[in-house]
Amino acid sequence: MATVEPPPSASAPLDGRELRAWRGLLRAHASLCKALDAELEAAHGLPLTTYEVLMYMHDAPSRKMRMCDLAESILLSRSGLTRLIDRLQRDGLVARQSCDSDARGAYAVLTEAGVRTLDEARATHLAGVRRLFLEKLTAEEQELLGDAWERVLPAPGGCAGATPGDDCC
Amino acid sequence: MATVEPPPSASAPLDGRELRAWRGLLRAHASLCKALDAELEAAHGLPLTTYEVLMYMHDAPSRKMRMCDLAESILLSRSGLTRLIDRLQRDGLVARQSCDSDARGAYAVLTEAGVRTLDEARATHLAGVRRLFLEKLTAEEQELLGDAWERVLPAPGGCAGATPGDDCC
DNA sequence: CCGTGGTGGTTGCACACGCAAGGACTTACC
DNA sequence: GGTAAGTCCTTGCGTGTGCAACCACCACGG
Repeated sequence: MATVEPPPSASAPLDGRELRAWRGLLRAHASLCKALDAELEAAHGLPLTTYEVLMYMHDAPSRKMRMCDLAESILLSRSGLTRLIDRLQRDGLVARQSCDSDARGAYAVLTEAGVRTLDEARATHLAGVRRLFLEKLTAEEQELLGDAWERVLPAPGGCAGATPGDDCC
Repeated sequence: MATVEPPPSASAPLDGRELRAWRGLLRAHASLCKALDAELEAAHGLPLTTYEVLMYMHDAPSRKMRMCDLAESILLSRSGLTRLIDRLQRDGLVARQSCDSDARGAYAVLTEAGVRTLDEARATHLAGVRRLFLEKLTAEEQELLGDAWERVLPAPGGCAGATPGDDCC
């Protein structure tokens, strides 16, 4: 006999609906990241994390960002970001720039090569995100997902009680 | 000098709705995994990956699974699983068992200590998943999410029922 | 002026992971 | 039966990451 539905017994405290929502999130995220990372790596030799960094820098004024803000944006530890920027600097995609208003601080600034690399990679990445994720969803579903994430996320920056004035750090 | 502004063409940047859906997924996943992993580690000294392995084994017949199936279930490479099972075996939570029907294969089987540890950890983990994720969503949203994941995921397990034109495997 | 506490970034270390290669075994095909 | 190809698991190596310790610096108070 074919068990069409596993009985929600003691061994499965999460019912089918909850399980599909939760485990699906895990699997979808893993699957998407793996595929997008592979695509980006194959086409431009760029890991996904690197792309994220370059993109945030690109969207920032003067194409530069403070190390701590960058780390927070891409959800990486400070040390992790230090190493990542090390690699990108070695590859000539970013440069370090000291901060005149705070001598402790440092900026990571996108170089011309970094801008060019990002422009190329962006097409690949956006196409991948659309093809593998967004196109599978209706506009309403995307909207609903966005709402859901905002409820799930504690505070999009770690700053507790962040005001609508967004950037609080 | 080239125009630095990329015109919104074929590789148009994601609009607000798409961005919220996509970036929200990344951030929500990271946030949830981080929090749940920390909870589990603090309460039972168990990383999230370990919990997943134990749970899949627990739900399997005879509390044991083939290494390759286990690796596939938790989205880990075979080598990664070998190391993970090494650690779990060292800690006494699982044991290795040779497979009589295929001498190449090996089972990972949950020990009594593993079952007990899992039972304790399960409460923590399920509470965390509900508190941080499921409770933020309505039943309809959970249902919709489950549907969405199934569309996003390429082929959860096998390629049976693939429609013509679908890239099968 | 000099401490004291807090912050920003880097470094030492350990760890988890993937890839590629290897060994043991099975299956398919001559 | 015997060889070739494929599968399953493990091992060597390189890499990316976080934590904790560290130094340099800011801000504030004696």
